[in-house]
Amino acid sequence: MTGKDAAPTTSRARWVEQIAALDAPAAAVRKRREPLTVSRIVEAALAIVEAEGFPGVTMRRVASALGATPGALYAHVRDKSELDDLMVGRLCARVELPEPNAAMWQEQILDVCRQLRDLYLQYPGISQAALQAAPRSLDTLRINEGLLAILIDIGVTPRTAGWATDALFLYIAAYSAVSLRRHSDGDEAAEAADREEVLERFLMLPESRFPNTVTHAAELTAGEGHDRFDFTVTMILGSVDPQH
Amino acid sequence: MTGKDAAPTTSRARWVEQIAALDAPAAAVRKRREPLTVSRIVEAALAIVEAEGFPGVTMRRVASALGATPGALYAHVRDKSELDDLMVGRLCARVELPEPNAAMWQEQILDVCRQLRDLYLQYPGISQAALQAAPRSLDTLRINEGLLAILIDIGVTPRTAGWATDALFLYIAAYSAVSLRRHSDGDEAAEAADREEVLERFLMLPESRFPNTVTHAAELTAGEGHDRFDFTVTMILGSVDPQH
DNA sequence: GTTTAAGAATGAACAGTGTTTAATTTGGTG
DNA sequence: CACCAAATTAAACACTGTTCATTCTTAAAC
Repeated sequence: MTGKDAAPTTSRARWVEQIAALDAPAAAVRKRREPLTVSRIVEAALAIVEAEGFPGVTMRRVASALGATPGALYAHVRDKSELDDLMVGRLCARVELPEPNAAMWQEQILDVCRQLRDLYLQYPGISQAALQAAPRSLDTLRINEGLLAILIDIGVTPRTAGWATDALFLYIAAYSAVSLRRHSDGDEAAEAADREEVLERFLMLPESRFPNTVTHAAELTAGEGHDRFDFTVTMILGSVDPQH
Repeated sequence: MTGKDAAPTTSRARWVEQIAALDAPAAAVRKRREPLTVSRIVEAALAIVEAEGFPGVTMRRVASALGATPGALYAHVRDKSELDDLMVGRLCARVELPEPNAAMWQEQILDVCRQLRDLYLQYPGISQAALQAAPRSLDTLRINEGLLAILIDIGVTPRTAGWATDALFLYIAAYSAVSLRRHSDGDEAAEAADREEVLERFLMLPESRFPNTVTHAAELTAGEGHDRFDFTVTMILGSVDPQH
């Protein structure tokens, strides 16, 4: 890191800094000049989450990614927790909401849930922030409104619709939180190996205490990819269907 | 703190220590003499969670509660994360599992879920550790086995049963994670005030963008206590029922 | 009873974290 | 150009988890 030197007081020091900046063409010079804004901070933080996971996003890390100082961030963001909320909000803003179509309401909701899940998994660990974030930011409320529109459109009572969307949000966040350790990225081989590992551990259990876990170990560890996810979401939707 | 003195080397020093210990009857003497064991560490940590919440449980805090040094804990516990896992395990060990009774299987499962939820809420923030904990410790597996027994007993296919228990676990943890900020303890007035606050915020939304959220604000924010919780759990159970 | 060996606890440090504050630099305006 | 207000810095503070050489304790062996 060349930016660690003290600020130049003489023109000679600035000269040295300019020479050192030749190695980092756009990083130091450009970014140093562009003003530090909340939008850039959130983007930098999200980039770190995507690359190194949520625990890797620290104020110092974000600041250095912007060629700035940790303290400078506090002029645009009150807290680390506020930064977390902003990140979750920006992510939720990316979710595309459909125009309610009663004929394919289940597919529509499942699609929205999958979008959110994929975003959470693309930014590993961010779902943890989503759980701790303010109950309802404007961006999460936007998704909630979109889901409500679909459900109310097919005749679900408002209260049931609200509770259902609540359950969906919670499940998606929790699923993404525990699912990030199983297969860090779309590595299918690692996922299979992990499932094998769990299966072996299940079979090692004493059958006296864990009869069902042992005898049904194969079925319990079955389910590739996001089958489990689709199952649960579909299950929730099925029990909300006013047709039945 | 009297227990901060160095250990006595002469009998006279011990004499002085005993006199000083008269003021702190059981705290200094007993705890200093009793060997530091993993069980006592976990208990002390859980006591802190109950009193100050999960973020308050730090290695130094746990050590000082035991009259010991932070480093001493690492002779019995590998990590902070291992301590977290142990805490969750000890909590899960408290859940009482029923003998499967097909006639009242829904009540039985709902009861187990409520036990877990109440434990998570009694120890605020611990559900966060439950989500990050190892996918399946022996104690959580025990609960899983108990739920599986009930479901398989009534004829649910093993795979469906496994996925359902998975969904239940995730939902319970997520529900407890976000529910701790609403009403820190059983304060009913605070809960009502909080719901009022959310309702007002909903009504402030622009109706053009949030039509359903605004028009149904009352129903959406309705639901006292754990009605929402019971609704979701019952919903999951209903869609798993082999009768339908 | 003394000595010794093993284990546990200590104290101090290290590398991090979020956050604050006085001092400095900066950019836009009169 | 001078000035002022806002943004940025550098440096600290109070924490966090974790390690390690040293000290102490305890219990067994001689």
